[in-house]
Amino acid sequence: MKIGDLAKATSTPVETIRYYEREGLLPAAARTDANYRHYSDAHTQRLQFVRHCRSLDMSLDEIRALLAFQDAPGDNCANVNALLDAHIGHVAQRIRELRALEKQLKALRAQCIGVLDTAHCGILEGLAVQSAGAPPSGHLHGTHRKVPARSEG
Amino acid sequence: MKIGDLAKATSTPVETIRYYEREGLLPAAARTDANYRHYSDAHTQRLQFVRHCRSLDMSLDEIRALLAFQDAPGDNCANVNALLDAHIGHVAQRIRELRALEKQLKALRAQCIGVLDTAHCGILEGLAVQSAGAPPSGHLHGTHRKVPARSEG
DNA sequence: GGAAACCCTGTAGCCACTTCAGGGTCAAGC
DNA sequence: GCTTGACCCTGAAGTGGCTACAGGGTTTCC
Repeated sequence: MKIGDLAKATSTPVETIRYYEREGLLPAAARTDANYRHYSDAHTQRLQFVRHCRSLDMSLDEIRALLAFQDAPGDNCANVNALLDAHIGHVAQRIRELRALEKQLKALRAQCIGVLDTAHCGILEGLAVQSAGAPPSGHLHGTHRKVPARSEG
Repeated sequence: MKIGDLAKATSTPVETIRYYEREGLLPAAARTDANYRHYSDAHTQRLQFVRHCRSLDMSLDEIRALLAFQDAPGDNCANVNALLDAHIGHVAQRIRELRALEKQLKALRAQCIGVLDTAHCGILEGLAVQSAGAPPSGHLHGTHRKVPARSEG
């Protein structure tokens, strides 16, 4: 199986497969005489695992950890549970943040009640004041994100 | 006002202020003889506007657009409404995605029912199969994200 | 045997910053 | 006057998870 075939089989861009190999998520493939990568079904299964994890928005680090658990079949799987629980926690946290955000945005949107020009637009006025309730603790990006260090409090 | 004072006044890291200047979100500051940036209250207000928008998870492009509306006070503010509506749409969409994700993750978590070792862990088994219902349309990152091009269907 | 489709490596770009290296400036204390 | 430390400057590189491109080599089909 060449890389293009694996790409089709797993609905993964070719570049992404090479990227996963560089990142150590897939073992280095065997090579043909022409230096083409050559894959087996084991690779396909591993890649499917990775892609499924990614579709669940896990970070590559989390996936690396799961793969390590998979490669140590005797181990207690409590670690797997813990990792998944933590990930579910991240997602739930993010949903809470986004719901609060949606509420704020809708309140802001309601400030513009059929006014006509930007000089008197309630939305722009609302944005000009300091955000009081907004948590300064890293403004909700991906499910995974380091909280950025803040220089001043 | 030096950059450190502005940083304190707006709870913004100094580096971020310089970054916003480079990105054109803040006008270039006046300079002292020693080449230090010197700020006025107008800068403080502009930066507060930007930070408030960022706390609402708007992209820098969206903020640039809002600033342009602000700088054209005679314009009809329908554009402001439209931008905000679009942003609310992004956030709502992301919440829907994350809720579906949370559901999937909880179902997966339920697969491990007190089993003992990773070789027979229902979670790892669940992750090994292809994700059927997972939307391949760019796996939910930030509120803003280009949908990545996919090579194969 | 020639063209299209595939493969390779390596590098740069995306976003909104953060961090670091390597310096210059300033205010206070001795 | 000289040192110490806090502040300021620029420019470049790093973050995550890819994507895209440049510039080549190989295979496959007609």
